Amino acid sequence: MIESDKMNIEQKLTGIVINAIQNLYQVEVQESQVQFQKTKKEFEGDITLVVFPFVKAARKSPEQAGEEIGQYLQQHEPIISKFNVIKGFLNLSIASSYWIDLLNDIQSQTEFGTKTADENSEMVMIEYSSPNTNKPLHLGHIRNNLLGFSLSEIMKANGYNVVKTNIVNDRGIHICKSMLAWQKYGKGETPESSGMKGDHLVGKYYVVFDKEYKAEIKTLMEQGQSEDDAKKNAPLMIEAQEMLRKWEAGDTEVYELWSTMNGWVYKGFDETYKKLGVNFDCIYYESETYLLGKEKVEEGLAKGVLYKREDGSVWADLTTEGLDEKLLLRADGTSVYMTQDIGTAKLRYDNYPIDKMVYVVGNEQNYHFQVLSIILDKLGFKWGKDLVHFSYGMVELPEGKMKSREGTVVDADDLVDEMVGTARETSEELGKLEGCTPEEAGNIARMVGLGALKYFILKVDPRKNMTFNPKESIDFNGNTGPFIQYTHARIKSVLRKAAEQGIKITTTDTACELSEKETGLIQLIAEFPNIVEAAGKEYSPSVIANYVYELVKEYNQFYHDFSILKEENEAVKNMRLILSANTAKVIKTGMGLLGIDVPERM
RNA sequence: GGUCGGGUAGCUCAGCUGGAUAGAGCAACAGCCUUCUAAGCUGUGGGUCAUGAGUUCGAAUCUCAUCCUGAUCACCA
Repeated sequence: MIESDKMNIEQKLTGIVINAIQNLYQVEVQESQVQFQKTKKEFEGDITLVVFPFVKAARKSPEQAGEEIGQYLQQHEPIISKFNVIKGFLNLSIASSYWIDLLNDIQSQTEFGTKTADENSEMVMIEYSSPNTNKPLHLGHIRNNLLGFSLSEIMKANGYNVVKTNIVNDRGIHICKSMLAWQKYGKGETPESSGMKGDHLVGKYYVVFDKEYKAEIKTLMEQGQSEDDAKKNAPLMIEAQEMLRKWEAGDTEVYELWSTMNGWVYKGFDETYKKLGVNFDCIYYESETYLLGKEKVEEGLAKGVLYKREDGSVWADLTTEGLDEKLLLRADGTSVYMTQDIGTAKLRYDNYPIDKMVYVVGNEQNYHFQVLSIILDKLGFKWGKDLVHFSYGMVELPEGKMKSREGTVVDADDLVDEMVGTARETSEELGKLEGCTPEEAGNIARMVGLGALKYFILKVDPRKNMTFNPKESIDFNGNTGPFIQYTHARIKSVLRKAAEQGIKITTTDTACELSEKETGLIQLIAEFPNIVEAAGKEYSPSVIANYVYELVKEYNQFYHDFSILKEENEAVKNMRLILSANTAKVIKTGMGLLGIDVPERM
C-alpha cells in the first residue's frame, strides 16, 4: 500500500487543489487557505471546497471560480468524479473506487486509529484521581477518574508513552480526625467485623468526628465563647492537632493506627478503581513526598529565583507574571501545598524521563497550577512551563451542589452498583439475557451499567460544570453509552449471521456505485484517525464521544434506508456488510478511548 | 474588586483555528415489529446562539463593552 493512499481525503485534496489553483491563476496558495467541510446532506457531493479565499486571485465571481476549479479537478484528477457549485461552495463527489480502497485498507488494519509508541516517543505522565484517605470516593472523583483514564488512552493512541500516576493525600489533619473518632467511638470496629468496605468505615468515623465536634462547639458557645474561639478550643480539635503533631514526630502508636486505617482505605479504593476500570502505573503518597520540596526550594533560594523574608519564610515573587507573591515555606520551615507539589515533581522527574506532565484536577485549582507552572519553570523543570492542568468543572445534582454535610454526596460505589443493577433489571425485563449463562449476563449488565455512567460523564465538555441526572443517565435512549453499545451488538449479530451463511465480507471490488448515504458513512469512518489526533491535541474525550455518537446515528439511518429499499442484490448486500464491519471497528476503537467496553451481544 | 471559565430549543448538551437554511437527545405530538435485537426507526412542532457595538464578502464562532453565573484570590490540602 502506497503511503499516499492512506492519507486522509482532505490532506490529499489539499495538495491537488493547491496545484489546480496555481495552474489556473498563477498564484501561490497557502495550505491554510484550502478549507474543506463535509458536504451538507441537502446537496450532492461528498466533500466541499470553500472557494471564497480564491476569488480575489481568480478575479472572478465565487460561482465562476468554483466552476473553473471544479472543471479543472474533474479533468485532471481521477479521484473527482463529479462536482457542482452553489454560491461559493464547490461540492465534489469522490470516485467510488477511492472509498472502496479506503474501506479495504481500514479493514486490514489491526490497530485502526492508533499510533504505536516507540523509544523515540515523548513520555507524558498523567496524574489523576488524587484522593484523600479520610473518606470514600464520590461522584466528583468519578469524573476525575474517567477523564484521567480516557485521556491516557487517547494520548496512547496518539503515540505517546503514557505513565498514569496517582498522588494519594494520606496525611494531614483530616486523616487524624477519622483516626481520633475511631479511637474514641470505634470500639475496635474493623472492615471484617463490620462488613463495611474499608474506605467507607473510615469515612464513617470522619462523619462521627464532625458530629461530635459540632456538639462540642455548640456547648462551648452556650458557655459564652465566640464561634471562632469555640472552634479552636473544642477538645476534639485540640486532640486531633496533637495527634497530627505526634504523627509528624513519628510516634509509634499513632503511626501504627495511621497505617492500619490507611490500609483499610487503600483496599477499599482498589475495589472502586477496579470497578471503574481505571488503573495506575505508579502511585505516590504525600506522606513520602511532602518533605521533599524543601530541597528544591533551597536550591531556588541559592539561585536567587526565590527570596527569604525577615521572619524566615520563603516566597516566590510572581508579580512580573501578573500574579501575586506565593509562600513556599512557612517561617517555622514547614512546607505548604505548593512545596509538596514541587517535591512530588522532583521525585517523579528523578524516576521517569518525563517530557510532558498533565494534572487532571478540578477547576477550583486553576490558580494553583498557574503558579506551579511558573515556579517549576523557574526551578528548572523542562516540562514546567508547558505543564497541562487538565481542568474540569464540578458535577452538580439536579437539586444543586453536593454537600457532604447535608448528605447529598453521591457515593462512587453506590452509584456504580446502582447503574449495574438497573442495567440488569432492564435487560431482564426486555428478555435480552435469555440463553446467556449467569456469568455472561453479569458481564453484560456490568458493561452496560458502566457504559451508561462513563459515557454520560465523558460526553460533556470537561471544562463545563455538569449536571448529573441519575434518572436520565439510566435512561438508555438517545445520546447514551448503551445506545452505542446496542448498535455495536447488533452489527456483531449481523456479521455473525453472515459468517454462519459462509458469506465472505472482505471482497469489496464489486463495481457498485455508492450512494451519498454510503459515502457519508465512509467519510465518518475514514475521519476517525484524525479525530484521535485532534482530540489528542485538545485533550478531549467529549470530542471522541460525540463523534462516535454521530457515526452510530448515521449508521442506523443508513441501515434503515437500505432495509426499506429491500434491494438485495449481491453488491448492495456486500457493501452493507463491509460498512457494518468497519463501523463496528470504529465504535470499538472509539469507545475504547473512553474506557468503555462494547459487548458482542446484549 | 482582581484573575480565569461558562451563558446556544422547555431540559441536558454538540457546534467555536469564521463559511451554505443553527444540530442532537430528552420531553410533547403523530406513525412504525420495515431491519440484525422495538435498549430501535421515521416524521411534526420548538431558536433574538445573554445584550450592544466592531472587524469583513460572510460572525454562535474573532475583538471590545455590558449583564447574568461559577471558580479562585489562605502560613488548608
